[in-house]
Amino acid sequence: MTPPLRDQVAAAIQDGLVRASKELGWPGVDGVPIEVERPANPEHGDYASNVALKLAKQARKPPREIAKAIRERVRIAPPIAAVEDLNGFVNVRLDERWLAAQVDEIVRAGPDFGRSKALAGKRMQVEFISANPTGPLTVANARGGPLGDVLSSVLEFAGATVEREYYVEDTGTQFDTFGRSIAIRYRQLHGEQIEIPADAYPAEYVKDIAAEIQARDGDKWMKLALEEQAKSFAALGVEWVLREAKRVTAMLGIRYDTWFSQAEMMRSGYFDKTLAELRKLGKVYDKDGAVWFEASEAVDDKEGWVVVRSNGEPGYLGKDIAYHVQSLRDRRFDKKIDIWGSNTHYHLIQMRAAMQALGLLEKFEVVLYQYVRFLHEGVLKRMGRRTGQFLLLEEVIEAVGKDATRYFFLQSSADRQLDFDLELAVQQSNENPVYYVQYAHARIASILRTAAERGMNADGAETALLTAKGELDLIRLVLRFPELVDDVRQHYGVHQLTTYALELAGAFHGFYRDHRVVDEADVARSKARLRLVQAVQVALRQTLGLLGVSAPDRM
RNA sequence: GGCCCGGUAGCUCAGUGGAUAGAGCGCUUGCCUACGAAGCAAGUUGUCGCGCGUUCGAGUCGCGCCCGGGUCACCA
Repeated sequence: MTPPLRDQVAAAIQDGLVRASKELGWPGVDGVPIEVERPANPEHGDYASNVALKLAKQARKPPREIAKAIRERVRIAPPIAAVEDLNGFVNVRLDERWLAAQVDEIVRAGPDFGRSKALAGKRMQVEFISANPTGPLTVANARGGPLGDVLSSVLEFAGATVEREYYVEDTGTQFDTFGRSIAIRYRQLHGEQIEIPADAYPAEYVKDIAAEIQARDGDKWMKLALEEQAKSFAALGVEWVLREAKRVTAMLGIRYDTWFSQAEMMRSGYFDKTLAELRKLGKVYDKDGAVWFEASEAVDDKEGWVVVRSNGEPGYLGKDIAYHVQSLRDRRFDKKIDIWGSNTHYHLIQMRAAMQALGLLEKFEVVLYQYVRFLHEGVLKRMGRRTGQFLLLEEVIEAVGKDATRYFFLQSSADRQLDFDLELAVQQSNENPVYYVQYAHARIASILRTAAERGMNADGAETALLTAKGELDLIRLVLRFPELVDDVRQHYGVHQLTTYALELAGAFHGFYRDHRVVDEADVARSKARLRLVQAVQVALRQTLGLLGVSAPDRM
């Protein structure tokens, strides 16, 4: 367990503020949250707080005066060495002996470095990918994979109990169409002249599935009518798709806890139960033989959205509402976080309205990621299984490897659109920043090997020997890791982990150039630096571990 | 047209309202007779799309506009 350093600093400033307000009679400043940040300019210390600037108006005092009053009252004790006030900021400098001593703590914590209890006792479900089970995973569906998997890891690391869920939409029109598409291919394999309708899935894998059925069962299904075949084949097709999805997500290092079936949810009665509840709340009404959700409160130009179609079939929105209610109530999750593509943003508006109506809005969160396009014959294209245009996730993993694939998806914020050029990805895979980070880790392992070969280790290291700026700055950076974890579990910006990994690797490479670690002529210093190197190794491992990227000892 | 996302260095992108805007790639020049050169150092490139506003302070917040992408089914 490692409480973020900045929380300790903030608490010290808070204490100074409380005493200043008491002694000087400032009104109502006790409860104000203390914002603490790492200033870009090292002259401004290790941490800075803008609290005096924020309070100036309500305390009716100039910011500099408030900052000075706080500064005079902050207790100087490790980890804090000095407090200054400048331009209304309260700047804090860390005690360098304390800082150096942290390397022991970090190495001792090892796999627990950065772990917290912030979410202890919380049950959270993260649902991601959940692509329509009507075909193999593409690069477009794939983006949610690393995003959801890493977010899950971070939440677990912050103490939550997390379930990684893949929601299988094995009911509805698309599911039926899929079955029919397979049936048509199956009949073609048996020599029947039959055209592929416009709404069927045109891609090759549908033929593969039909061929697999034929290889196993021969013409056993030919005595059934097309619609009967379609029903059976839809289920067989989903089996095939899920087998593939499990295999390919495993290639990406993703393990789901649950593959939750929509059909099963429907059988559980939750759909009818939820519909009844909405009706009781006056949130649904009947019109044109369909059941509608009352939408006018949420969206101006819309009266309602269909939850049960006029043919009696439950609509997608209705099913999704029921599914969420079941997760949050019956399955007792404190929070359900969905990782969705941006094309569902209208669905998100609908779901928010529904969750609001049911009093579940605070437990419902969504990370929307922007679309992935791919470059095909020099032209950027959207992917769609219904158009038969897509780039398979498996092809990408095979071409550039698990680590580079994950890293690619995790580098930029979910809000940014990605364009994928497979040839460029292969060609540039050696330039992928992931190797830069992994190289730093391998280099550390190599240094530790070299030390061992020369009979040296970090046992009994005197950390007080770590006094150089390059050494202390590196420790400062390592200590940012717990703060980062805390940020990510609150704001879900998992891409920040890659930014940090890159920064830490770069800082280590710089340190390596300037400071010899293994030096038989100075064993004491070597021990201290070996300890520091171990601490960096811990932070790198932790970061890569959360990212699901391997941390190699050699490469 | 309404709503959502993006517009930051030549390219790809970081940048939780803070003090002088960063990284990787690219380009130029150096560095392996000390622990891994898949590395390091120095140099190079910016009207943060445009305008107005809020604020002690705006790349970050609000409004308007421009450009690119998405979305607005009794499909999912």
